[in-house]
Amino acid sequence: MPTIYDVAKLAGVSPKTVSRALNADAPVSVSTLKKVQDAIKTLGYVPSRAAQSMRSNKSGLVGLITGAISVSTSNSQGPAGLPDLYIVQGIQKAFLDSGYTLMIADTGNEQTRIPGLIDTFINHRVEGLIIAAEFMQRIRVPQTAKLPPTILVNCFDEADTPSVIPDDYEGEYKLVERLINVGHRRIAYLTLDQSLHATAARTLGYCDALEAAGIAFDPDLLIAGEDISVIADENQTAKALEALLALPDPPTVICCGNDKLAMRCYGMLRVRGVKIPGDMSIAGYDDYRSISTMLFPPLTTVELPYFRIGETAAQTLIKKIRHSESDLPTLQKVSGSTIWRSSVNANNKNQNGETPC
Amino acid sequence: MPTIYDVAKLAGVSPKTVSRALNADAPVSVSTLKKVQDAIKTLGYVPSRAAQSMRSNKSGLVGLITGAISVSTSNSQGPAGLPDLYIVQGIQKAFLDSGYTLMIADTGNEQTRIPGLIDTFINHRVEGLIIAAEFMQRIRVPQTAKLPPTILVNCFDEADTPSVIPDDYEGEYKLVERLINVGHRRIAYLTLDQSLHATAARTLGYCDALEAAGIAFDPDLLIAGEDISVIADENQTAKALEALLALPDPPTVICCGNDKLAMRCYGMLRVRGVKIPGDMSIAGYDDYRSISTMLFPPLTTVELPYFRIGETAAQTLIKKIRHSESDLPTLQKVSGSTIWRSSVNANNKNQNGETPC
DNA sequence: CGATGTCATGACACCGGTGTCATAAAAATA
DNA sequence: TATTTTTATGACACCGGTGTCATGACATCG
Repeated sequence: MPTIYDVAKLAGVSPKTVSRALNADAPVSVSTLKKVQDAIKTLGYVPSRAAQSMRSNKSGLVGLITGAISVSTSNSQGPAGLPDLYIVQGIQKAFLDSGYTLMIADTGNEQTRIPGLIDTFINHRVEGLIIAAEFMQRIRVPQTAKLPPTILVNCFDEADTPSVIPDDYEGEYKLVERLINVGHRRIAYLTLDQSLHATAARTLGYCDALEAAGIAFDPDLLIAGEDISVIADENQTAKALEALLALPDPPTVICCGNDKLAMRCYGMLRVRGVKIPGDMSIAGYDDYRSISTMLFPPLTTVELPYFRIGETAAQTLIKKIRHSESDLPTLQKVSGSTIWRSSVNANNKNQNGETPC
Repeated sequence: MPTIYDVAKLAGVSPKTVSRALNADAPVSVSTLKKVQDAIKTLGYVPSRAAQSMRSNKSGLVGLITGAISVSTSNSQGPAGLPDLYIVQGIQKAFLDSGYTLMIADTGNEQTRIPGLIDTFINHRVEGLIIAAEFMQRIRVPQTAKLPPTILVNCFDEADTPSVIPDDYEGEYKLVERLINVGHRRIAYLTLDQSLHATAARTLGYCDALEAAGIAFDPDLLIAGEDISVIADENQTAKALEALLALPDPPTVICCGNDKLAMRCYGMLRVRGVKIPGDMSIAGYDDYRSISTMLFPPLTTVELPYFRIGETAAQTLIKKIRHSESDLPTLQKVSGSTIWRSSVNANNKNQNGETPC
């Protein structure tokens, strides 16, 4: 591999002049410039990042730790779709013309590997670090060595490391607001597991949207999921649906904790002869497209803006690296749009203002 | 960031001794070793890869160029599943404990970005390069500068760059062989587009398997796809099916160019009242799980062994880097298993040896 | 015309490790 | 005990860039 000395010798100038010609950080005469450029072309010279990195103490690297690439292996039972990958895509997009090179390290779904991966990154002197989780959760960033500027994606920690997460509160709020706008008054909510952070935020959004519209909260319509795996307990879902349908004043729409749960409701309602959206409207959460667009009727849901979350995180990190002001926002929330499809009946509008019963 | 000199000073030894303690490439007394280890721990010292890289001329990096991460964006119409990602997973697995760090660069589905990405990799002095394509195709590796050892995955070029591809011939051969074993004699093949490299190989496998079993090739049973996008031309598929069903001696099984095509056949046959596998057996190719396992009945198909392809390529490349013998196999074919599910009727067996008609 | 300033370039040290060689101390051998 | 061998360690240069400073050739100005 040719070095800057080889180029200098061939061009008949000093190495430093070649450096100047490359970086344009000092005037170089046109004739010299040409000689240098020719020599570079002839030799196929590419500067060594390692050498630059040593002198400047800047590696030009940013590290990303994720499980998105390997997640599908462990997950191959459920419908594929890998929305986590959108985070990686968003991050990549933000880094495309940033001048930084993104190093992706996959955890292979083993959290224990994270410290080792961080060490490798520090070894390579990454200038920034992104840690992306598969789902909204609290994590613990190892405090081993001094970390470079770090940002968490789709997760957060106790140490107030800057992080970017979806705005679950606003997502559910806007969805319910819109359901109300098209005439729904009896709005049920079938939540995910209570231990999930997203559940609390979304439930609050649901309640606040009701309150803002002056609709009294009815505890019968809020059914809290108990098991962390939505798949695990079909009976729970069945029981919840039975309870809702048996109410003297049943809901006109059921909001589900996520699209998977909505998909199950489709099946269970169909078995019971309940038509969607004729007899019952359904809404989901996540816009997990291989579900939401494939179901019939297509599912009204709330987008989980993973791409923009990744993009936002990366942009924030780049800003932080460039101007190392330490005043990064601790928590950035990115809100996803309501994706309106035909699983929600909008014909309740004529009764506007009055509860159907 | 502390350096080896800081460690040396704190431990009261020379930098070189610290180096020896770290690399264990020369004897170090126990007492010194302990002092050094303590100092390293105190300072949180991590050696700089850049410096090591400069001295040794080894970066410890391997570059991967792929479109698998961004492919889902462009592809979000069809059912997700992203089998290309399995290639990346296989590669990652092979590199896990190799001592090399994998740098992943995504093309964002723009082939024009490849030369730039390669430059970045050379800039970082990657010791090896993997180029993975989204589907089996011929590509052209840019011959700009001198490339490090390179291996192509799921593609090949004219310059005989070593490559690893799926064994399409064997895959289809084994499938047809097994169909014959369970009693099928009238075996139709609905191919993908003729311009796809895989099509030719699979068609040959189909023909050879028939011949090996002494079954005469019937041109009426081989229907060649014409359009590169299987999705694009539904009419073509419909016409093909009609033609097959109208034959005086119709097939007992239809092999489809891939699982997507098989999925469409399911729908079209259902509309026509043809039961699978009762009236007609169906086989696919790819084992695109979000189709093959979700269809009813689940689809018999041929696995596209992307994971093992990635793994094989990575292992081959590592071997090549370690012992730089230049005698790498130009073309390695990895064969995928037949995945036997219930879309194929196996009850024709009793007529064994005799064509049903 | 001499003094000052600008421009283009080169010499040299330095970034942080490690290979090479030298050397003092300890151990093994004669 | 003298000599050789082994062991543990340090001095120093080098990898390939670039920041700093110096220098020579011109151009500008009073």
